[in-house]
Amino acid sequence: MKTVLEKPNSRKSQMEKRKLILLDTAISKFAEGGFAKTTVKDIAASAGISSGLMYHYFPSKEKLLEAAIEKHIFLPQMRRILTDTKKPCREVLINIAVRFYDLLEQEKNSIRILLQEGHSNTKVKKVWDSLSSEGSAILQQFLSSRIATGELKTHNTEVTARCLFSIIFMFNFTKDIFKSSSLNDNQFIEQSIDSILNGIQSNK
Amino acid sequence: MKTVLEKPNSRKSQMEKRKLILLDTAISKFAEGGFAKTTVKDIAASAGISSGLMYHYFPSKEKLLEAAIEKHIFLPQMRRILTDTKKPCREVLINIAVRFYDLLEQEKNSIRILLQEGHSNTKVKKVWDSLSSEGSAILQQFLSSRIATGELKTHNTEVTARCLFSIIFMFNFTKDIFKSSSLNDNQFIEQSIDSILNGIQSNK
Amino acid sequence: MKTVLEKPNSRKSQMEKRKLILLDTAISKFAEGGFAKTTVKDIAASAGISSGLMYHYFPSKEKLLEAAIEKHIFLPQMRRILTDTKKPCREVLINIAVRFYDLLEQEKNSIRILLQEGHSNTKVKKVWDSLSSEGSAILQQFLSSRIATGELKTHNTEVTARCLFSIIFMFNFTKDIFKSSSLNDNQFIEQSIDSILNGIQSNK
Amino acid sequence: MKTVLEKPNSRKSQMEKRKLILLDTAISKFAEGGFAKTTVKDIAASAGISSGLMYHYFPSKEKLLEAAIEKHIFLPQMRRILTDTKKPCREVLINIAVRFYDLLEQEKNSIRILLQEGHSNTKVKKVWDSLSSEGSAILQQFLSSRIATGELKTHNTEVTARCLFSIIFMFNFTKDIFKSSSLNDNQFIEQSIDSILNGIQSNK
DNA sequence: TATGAATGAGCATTCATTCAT
DNA sequence: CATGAATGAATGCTCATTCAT
Repeated sequence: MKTVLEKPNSRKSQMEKRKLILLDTAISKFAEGGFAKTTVKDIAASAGISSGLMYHYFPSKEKLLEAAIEKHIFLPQMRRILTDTKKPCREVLINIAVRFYDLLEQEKNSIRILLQEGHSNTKVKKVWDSLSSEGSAILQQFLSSRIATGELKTHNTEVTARCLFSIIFMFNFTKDIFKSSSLNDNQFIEQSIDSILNGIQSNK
Repeated sequence: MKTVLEKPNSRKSQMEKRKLILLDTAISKFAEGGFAKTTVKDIAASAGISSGLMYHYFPSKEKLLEAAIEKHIFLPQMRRILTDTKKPCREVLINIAVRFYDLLEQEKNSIRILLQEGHSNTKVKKVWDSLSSEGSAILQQFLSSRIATGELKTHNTEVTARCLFSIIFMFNFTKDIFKSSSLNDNQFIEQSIDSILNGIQSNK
Repeated sequence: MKTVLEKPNSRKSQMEKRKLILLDTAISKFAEGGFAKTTVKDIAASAGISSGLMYHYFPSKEKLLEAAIEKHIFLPQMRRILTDTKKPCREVLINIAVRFYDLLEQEKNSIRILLQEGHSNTKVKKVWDSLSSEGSAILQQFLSSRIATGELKTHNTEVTARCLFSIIFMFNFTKDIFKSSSLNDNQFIEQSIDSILNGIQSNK
Repeated sequence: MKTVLEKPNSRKSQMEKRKLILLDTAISKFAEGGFAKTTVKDIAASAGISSGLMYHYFPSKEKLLEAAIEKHIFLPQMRRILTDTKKPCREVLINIAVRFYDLLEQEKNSIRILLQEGHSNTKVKKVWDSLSSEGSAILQQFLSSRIATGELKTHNTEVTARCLFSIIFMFNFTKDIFKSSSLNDNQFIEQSIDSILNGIQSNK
């Protein structure tokens, strides 16, 4: 009975499983060597399948890239980042920043592809655009709410949002360049937020 | 006679000229289509020479990329950005930011290559690293000097420097994504600097 | 009960039915795109079955071609063409010609395959050979009988038979090339027969 | 001196030579195994060059086929066939037929390709069409001239021309099928012509 | 120097065939 | 029987690199 009931599933489920593996493998392989230099054979081998099988799941190497990027689009996670709005502004911003940083860290490969292939591939570019816009939008929304509560000065939230997004994004992206820093990651994030919040100019 | 005497010179100068043309062509072609997708033939044709001749100047396509990136390394320009230290801090910072932004704009192609090939090519990565570090270092140096004059609070200049660098860099990099902004480029830069200088938190 | 009893029958009949469908589909698909360019998947899909199932009926794509050609061999029909031997020679010849022409028209796909694959596939070649020979033989036989009756001059019937066969075959094969002709198909056939019967030379 | 003068030629001439070899090799290989089954590698190897070099001369396998067919188009030769119009009709027709037959024999490979690929490739079809039309036209023209002189009866020359063309063409095409014939090639041709000229019907 | 013909390894993709389900 | 997932050899084509001229 069990087998009979499960049989129809097992093939499909293996296909689904393999598709996911393929998507993940593709992300990491493309990130590793770039889209053009990565061969279908290499991806397939790393995914544990034959090269021909890839074409059962995706019509081309390019579509595989697009599917992979779309699977690893982390918009939902990004939207989820902004939740507890009751805490003080600084705390919330740091929390957002840290979680955004972690997300970037986790999706490092996707980020790399976004940056590398965004100019050649329209769909990839769209994903990158939507991530940037959305990231900035989430922050703007939060900043506006805190202007309303009087916690923040009236200011151009778009500017601040993009600044914050840029700082966290670039911090993540360049952190192996600046490894000699005296601060750890969280300290850096906190101090960056404080810069934006308090400024660096003395009250002369 | 004349020709005999001039040949070595004219040859040399032609060689140098061609090398430079090749380097510039390479930068723009690589930026356009990515390193792997760009063919030697295409670069050579755009540079007005035969594909074989490239190999007289550079031992391989990869070395051409490296030479091209090294030629377009804009460290000297970046160093020149920080000159007039007599003006008020805000003015200087804005001036630095605007000039840095212009430099990025001008070297758009190099930037793109830096980002795209930085992970595959060691030399390219080094250039990217040195640019980031130096960019941040220049700013740090300036910030320190203004802490010394009392114009700025005592704070971690490394953090601020990286923040400023990130903001300008990302602003340049993502500006076609956020075209609907109500501010023009210079206004955005100014307000970003002001955020960092004055903060956004209200003095409750 | 019913189903149990009928299954063996219905299966067999379904098998036979499918085999026939497969054969017909194969003929038209192969004729359309050539043997090499036509895929098993395409044939199977057009026949309404899975690609794997083809291999239950035929051991390979090549054998399918051979079987298809053998099924569509129209020798029996060709033999049936020559029946009413009582009518006058001209009438009979025209009748033969028209019916042969119709047969060629009807088996257009087979003809095309015969011509296209006859050189690569031994069995296909054999079919083509047997059709030509038989076609010619049927005509020879008829011509001889009419020489015996005195209706025709004594002459080399092999030559005439092949001429007649060639004329009708090529007429059918090239008829879309010569569409601008002032004659319709039947008129052309009649006049061709008359050429052979009466000649074109004047009785100077 | 000689070498200096010839050097510029030698490269070009080798290219031209190779192009021609390629074209001839292609014709015979495509005729042998059909277009789809013949590999570029095979053609190149038979032509004594590397597979990649083919793409210096022709942009694709398909274009090679077309170029090959166009090179082997024998329209000029066909036109040259009809020259001596002073001799008696029968003599001229036999001469035309024999020479046409020889031409077909010589261009056997082209014919085969014309027949095999005429349905898949537009350019090939055009060549086939033009050959048939022209072949028939040449004959029509001659027949008309001999009707004018009174040597031939007034009749539809289009029909006769196509009949003659068909007979010779098919005779050449099917001659290995009918090898057991009691007649040799020339005898067959002569008797075919006589059938058309004199008819086979007895003057009852 | 300068050219571009020539090479051949390498790649994306296809497809006949097999076989687990 | 029937399916279609899976395989992998084979193919057209590209392109960095070499080298004769």
